[in-house]
Amino acid sequence: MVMSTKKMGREGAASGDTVGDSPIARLCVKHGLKMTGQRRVIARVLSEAEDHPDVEELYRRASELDSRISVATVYRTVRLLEEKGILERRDFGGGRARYEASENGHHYHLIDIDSGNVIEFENDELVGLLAKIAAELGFDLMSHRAELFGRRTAPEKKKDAAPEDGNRSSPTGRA
Amino acid sequence: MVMSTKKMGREGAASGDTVGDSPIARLCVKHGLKMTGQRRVIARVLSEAEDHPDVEELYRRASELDSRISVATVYRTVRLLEEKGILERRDFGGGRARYEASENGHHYHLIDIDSGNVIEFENDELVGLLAKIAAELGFDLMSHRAELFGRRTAPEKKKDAAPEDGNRSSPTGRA
DNA sequence: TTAGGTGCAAACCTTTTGCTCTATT
DNA sequence: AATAGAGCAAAAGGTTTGCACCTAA
Repeated sequence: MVMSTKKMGREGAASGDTVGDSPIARLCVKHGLKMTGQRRVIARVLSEAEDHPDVEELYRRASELDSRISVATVYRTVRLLEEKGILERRDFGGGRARYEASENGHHYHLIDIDSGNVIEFENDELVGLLAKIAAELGFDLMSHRAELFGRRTAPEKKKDAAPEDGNRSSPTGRA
Repeated sequence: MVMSTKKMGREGAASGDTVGDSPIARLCVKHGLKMTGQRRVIARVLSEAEDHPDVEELYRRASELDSRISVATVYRTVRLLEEKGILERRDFGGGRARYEASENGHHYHLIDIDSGNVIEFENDELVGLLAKIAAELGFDLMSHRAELFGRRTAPEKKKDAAPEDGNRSSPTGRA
């Protein structure tokens, strides 16, 4: 099985015309969205994200690039992009929705239910099995999704690894 | 009086003894939980549920059986049972968590992308593989979900299962 | 008896929204 | 100029919790 960290989104300039736009910003343009400065920044943050940031985290990252952005805008933008199919919303538990660019390629998620960490992986055997199952049911598999929720196996006593995300688990300790 | 893992719809006495308890109530006992009247009722509602009720709905159903139950208790109970692994929380979007007995057997969804029909299926091989994958990553698999999106293979015309729920599942729900 | 459960209502969190002002097209 | 977007803050749900009172074991 291949574990991946996730694709990089290299970036260009932050403002101005379309040439320097991030991949996601370009998608926005393609979808006919009005490109405000805020949207460009948020799009850039999303393009550069290698994890599954929640809104709060997106807001923090966006604010570093442009402090004139409000959370409400992040919420609105993220919602808009999801409707356009540019973003995908995920819920790994913890109460907040997390976002990921649709263009990030196919992979699966294993969520550590204690820490909230998300591990991405690919697995050909899984793909094969799912395709086989679909075939047995009379279907051609077009796409699929699988999410595993697990807890670290006992013996190993690794110290808390750095979260792959900026997201900590739920405020109430709930996974 | 040993019951199978399938659900049973009837209930006996509401007081102390275990004989009339619902399958889930018995699981609670097995887990060493103190069995209050409220918990018995909620357990029964859960055992009888064939859908994925949210807390509000559970509360409504439980209230019909015993009006002395509060929403807070439903929330607390449902959370407790989830931690015990007796219940599984699902999120089909829409903002509220929905619950389902773990004993209902893990099923997966295959969505016909042309018709929107949802076919449920079980597959032990898949469970095994997912558990194996989790193990390889150093985790014990606690729960998981998998959704397949497919298109009917040319000639075959299989009868498809009824949608399992009135709940529309969101593309990015969680398990 | 006593640790733990329950009700009620207030508190909490995340997400949405009304309104006014601003910026993109 | 017209229209969609942004900010701010208040509102809106869903879920949790403090506290005093009960209850199963």
